[in-house]
Amino acid sequence: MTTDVTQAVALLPEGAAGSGSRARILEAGLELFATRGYHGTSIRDIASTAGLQSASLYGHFSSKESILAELVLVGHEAHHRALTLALMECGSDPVEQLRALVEAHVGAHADFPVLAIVANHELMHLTPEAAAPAEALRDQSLNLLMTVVGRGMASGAFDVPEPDIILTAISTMGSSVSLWHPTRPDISRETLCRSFADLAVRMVERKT
Amino acid sequence: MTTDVTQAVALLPEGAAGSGSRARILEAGLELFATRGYHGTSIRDIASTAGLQSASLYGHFSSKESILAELVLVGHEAHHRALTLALMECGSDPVEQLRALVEAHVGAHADFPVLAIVANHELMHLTPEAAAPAEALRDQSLNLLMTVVGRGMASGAFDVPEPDIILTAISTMGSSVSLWHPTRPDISRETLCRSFADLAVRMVERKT
DNA sequence: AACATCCGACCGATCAATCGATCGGGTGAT
DNA sequence: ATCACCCGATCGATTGATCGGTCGGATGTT
Repeated sequence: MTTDVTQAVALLPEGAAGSGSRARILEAGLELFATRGYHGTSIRDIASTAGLQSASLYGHFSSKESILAELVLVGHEAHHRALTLALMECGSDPVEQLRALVEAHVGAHADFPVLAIVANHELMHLTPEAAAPAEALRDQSLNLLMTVVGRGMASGAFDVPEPDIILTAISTMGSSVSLWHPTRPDISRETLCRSFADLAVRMVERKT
Repeated sequence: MTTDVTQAVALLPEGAAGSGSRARILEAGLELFATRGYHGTSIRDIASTAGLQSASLYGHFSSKESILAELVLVGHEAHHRALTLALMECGSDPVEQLRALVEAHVGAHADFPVLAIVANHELMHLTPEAAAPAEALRDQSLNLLMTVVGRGMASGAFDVPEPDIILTAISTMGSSVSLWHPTRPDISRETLCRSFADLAVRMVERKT
């Protein structure tokens, strides 16, 4: 009888954790913050999950908050990288760009759902200074979507009476994937991304 | 110079809090749970906000968890009541029913945004037994939406390749209103509800 | 090859502070 | 006098964080 050492799904993007104990601390904090919340998780919980004593955490992180801050930042970085990459790989048509953005947005939440949960839900428990870098990335990502919608409106391809409502609708319905998709292994990543992209296009396209 | 005793917006639905100290405890817990989270809020925080000592809370509630449990239940009850009432006041056309459901869904999150935040985000910190009543109501509400979508598909008015994705998309983009709308006082409740209802219809209606 | 030195990683013990909850007693209105 | 309501004091447990000390493996000198 052997124990399965291989990880079912990678919790963190490749190369984001570091090596050894530091990576195990981040992964432990990630799972615990996602399930119990930041204030519901003690540093002893994180330490024991990572196979350490609580005192040893402070050789890798300066505080409990810095663990959360790094996770939140890593999550936002991976998300923003996926969006910009998707925009670069597609053409200049606003409809095509919207599909690319939504598919990347949904894909990021499907690939790293636990990280997305922490990045979205536990960000509020950081001090403003610690949250600032992630919030800046979030604003940039939203700006990408806003620009694409604006270009579609200018070209006449989109019909959007309330642009800000469209932005929140698209971004939040994509974020729901991190909570919902893990419960539905029967729906493939491709179907998921394509379906949400279809919905986004339906919401903005001008009816003929 | 006088202090404004009138409350800008009612935090809780009428008659849901009770009277006197009990109502103030619920309102204090509501605001604190929404901003700091359940585990980030102490009994003493709630007590001082409500103008009491921590020991006095236990004359009205048996535990800290029971305060959250009541808030979560009240929120889900108000939400479910709004949905069923909206369905009763409209006709039998699936499109009309979908509009009614979405407008009621969004309206509930716009009328009591703080309560919605607690009901949606802090539910996970309740024990399964304490969360069960609210979860049952949530399932019933989702069932209403699912039934309407199913009727629209059966009549041919809707074209929905992935019904479960539509359900999560509609419900979660409505829930985002509780976080987003309070920051936009320039958008009226009517515009908000109508805009989201438009989006929902656009997502499901069969293109001609 | 043998020895001394150093250093990063980790641990057990412990700190002051705060946690949720309980108790007996006080207060005021009826 | 009764009764609901509230308070100060306090309980044991747990919190985030710090301390000195231990260990094993590199490094460098001879």
